Amino acid sequence: MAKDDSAAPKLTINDIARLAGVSKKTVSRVINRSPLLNRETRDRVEKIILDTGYVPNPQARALALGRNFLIGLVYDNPNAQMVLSMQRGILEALRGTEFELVVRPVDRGSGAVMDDILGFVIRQRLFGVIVLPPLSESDALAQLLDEAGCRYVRMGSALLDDNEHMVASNDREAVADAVRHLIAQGHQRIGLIAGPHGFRSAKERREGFEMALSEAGISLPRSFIADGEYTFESGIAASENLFALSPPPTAIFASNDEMAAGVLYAARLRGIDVPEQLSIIGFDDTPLTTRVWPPLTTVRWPIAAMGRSAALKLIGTAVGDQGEASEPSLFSSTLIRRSSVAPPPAS
Amino acid sequence: MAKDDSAAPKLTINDIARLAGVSKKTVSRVINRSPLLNRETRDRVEKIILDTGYVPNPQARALALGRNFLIGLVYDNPNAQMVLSMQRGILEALRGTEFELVVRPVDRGSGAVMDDILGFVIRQRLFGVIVLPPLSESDALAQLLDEAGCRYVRMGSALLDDNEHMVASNDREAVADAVRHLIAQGHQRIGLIAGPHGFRSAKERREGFEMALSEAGISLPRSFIADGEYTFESGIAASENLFALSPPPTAIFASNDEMAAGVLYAARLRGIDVPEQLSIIGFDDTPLTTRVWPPLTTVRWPIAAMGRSAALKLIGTAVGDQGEASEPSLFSSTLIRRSSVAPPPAS
DNA sequence: TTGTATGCGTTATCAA
DNA sequence: TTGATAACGCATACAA
Repeated sequence: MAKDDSAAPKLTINDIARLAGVSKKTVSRVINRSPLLNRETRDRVEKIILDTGYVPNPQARALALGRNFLIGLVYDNPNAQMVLSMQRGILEALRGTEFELVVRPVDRGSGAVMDDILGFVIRQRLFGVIVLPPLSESDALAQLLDEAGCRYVRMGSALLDDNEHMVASNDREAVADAVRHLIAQGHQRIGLIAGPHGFRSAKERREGFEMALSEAGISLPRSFIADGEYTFESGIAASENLFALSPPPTAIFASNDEMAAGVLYAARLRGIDVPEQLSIIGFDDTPLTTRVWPPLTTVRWPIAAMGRSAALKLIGTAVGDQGEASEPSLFSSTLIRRSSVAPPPAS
Repeated sequence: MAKDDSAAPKLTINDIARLAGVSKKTVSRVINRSPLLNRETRDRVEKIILDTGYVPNPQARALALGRNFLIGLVYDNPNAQMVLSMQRGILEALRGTEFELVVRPVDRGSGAVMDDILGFVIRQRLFGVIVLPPLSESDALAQLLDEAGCRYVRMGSALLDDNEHMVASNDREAVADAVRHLIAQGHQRIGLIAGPHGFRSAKERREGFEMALSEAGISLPRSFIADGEYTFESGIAASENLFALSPPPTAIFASNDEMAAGVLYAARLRGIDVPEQLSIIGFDDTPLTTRVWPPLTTVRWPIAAMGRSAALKLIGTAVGDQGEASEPSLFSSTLIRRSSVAPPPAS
């Protein structure tokens, strides 16, 4: 069966040309879908290609074209689940194409990030890169990429680039919805655990929070907003600050699930019942939300679908699908209601 | 500064040759560390290379060598944390080298897995691949890879290949240790939630469990072993079976953390206090273990370190470090004691 | 519509 | 120890 090609598909374009009785160039045209080709010739060559199982050598193509068929995924993100879901979505879009995915985690703090990334895309002659937040928020990086002649698509929490360069979720509106849900349940004293400064997502989510409150005519002191770092531990620490308020909030929106889990943990340490005495909503819909007790209400954003969209935008031009135009840029999130939200205590 | 090379490092080997006043081949020899080279010539060329910031074109090298400088990571694994930690470890080893990592999740159930993987490594002329469990347990795949002339390193729960092709953790011993810990606390009725059939890790862990029991002279009915699928839900289901025993176990070893979290969840539903009435130990030391309440005692295996080792084994031959020989093959795990284990209830 | 000659940047062969 | 020249497999002018 796979005996022949397992050892080595030493078939080259020359072999096909000879077998088909045409020149290399004609075969090359078939491969690259050149429009000016005799229907009959094309069919004949395609049949040979199919029969022999010939696959063009990617390295040779890369050299001749001056460009590789590799998509780079650049990120500096602590959230494993997010990164892997993104990879999954991208790979779904790449499946069946000649493209492969090369991963590149970088160190945001290192100072040489830009040079690192740039060296990477230039050396490898990448077809394009997908950049994950928060790295994607850097306009400087986008400009550098552009100057280097490297296609790119940025993932983010807001539209901060052209349609063809951006895939975004609408965090602000999603959070506003979540907080409205809390308000609808009767909550008035709602705390926020914000994400770290410098993260666009943190800003968007915070604004969504404030938007919902002001809509409802609720005005809260600044102390109801606690700083977090998107980590479990910071969620615990921020909770302590919120619990110390008097009266304390009856509900907390944490800007991501890790911190929401921290709130839950802190509440348990304090003997606060969730959701009876305290409601909690997180963001991301990680698996964690269903593992803890009670299962957390959270906001789900379509990570894999966004990854797929980003990849399609990137390779769309190649496939000739005019993909960039048709691929959606703004994805909306949904509130996933589980068991961590209830009306506030009567008190 | 990086102004020159940011746009395009159009420098080729010819430029360097001209600048150094030598032939292309000589430059090539310098790049490839050929031993037969005049010391003085080499130094001169190396200086030029450094000054100009010249980097050889990977595509051209790949074409000429008939081999790419890409390492493939092949897996079909539900555990995001594991996969990403592995990626991290591998990339650590690859940092600073000319190698890049290409990821390839596959569908174990699809039937065409082997062809998919083989096509992948052959088409891309991969330097080598790292295979994650449970795919790595397939001797057939290893043989196919070998026949295709593709280097490979398998990750696993036991040594099932030569030293140069295998990086393993010692799951059996690790689990035995965990169960001994339970026994030392006074537990006699200990339940096991096993992993799915066909997983070598499941088998190893089960054997470790049985080993510890028999050492202690404990003999339990078959019903104390429940089948699991390495998923949270299967952990819940298996727990129900164990809880239904009379008398039920006072401790449960779950073959991974996801299932251990399931046990915790099921216990809560039943109103069983952990660890007062039931002790739990998991396996993997995922972040989840510290997010739930109480934090889970578990077995930690050095995923990233093993990934690093695997990568070094692979590229060791290239770097001339004779790495395969020096890189360790068997890694040992450690029991991480948290709060889900206590002596059994007095009753 | 198809073929010929040439280039892409590197390594390998073999002679000097 | 070095260098001229031919691969490597494909794509792009430019002809035919």
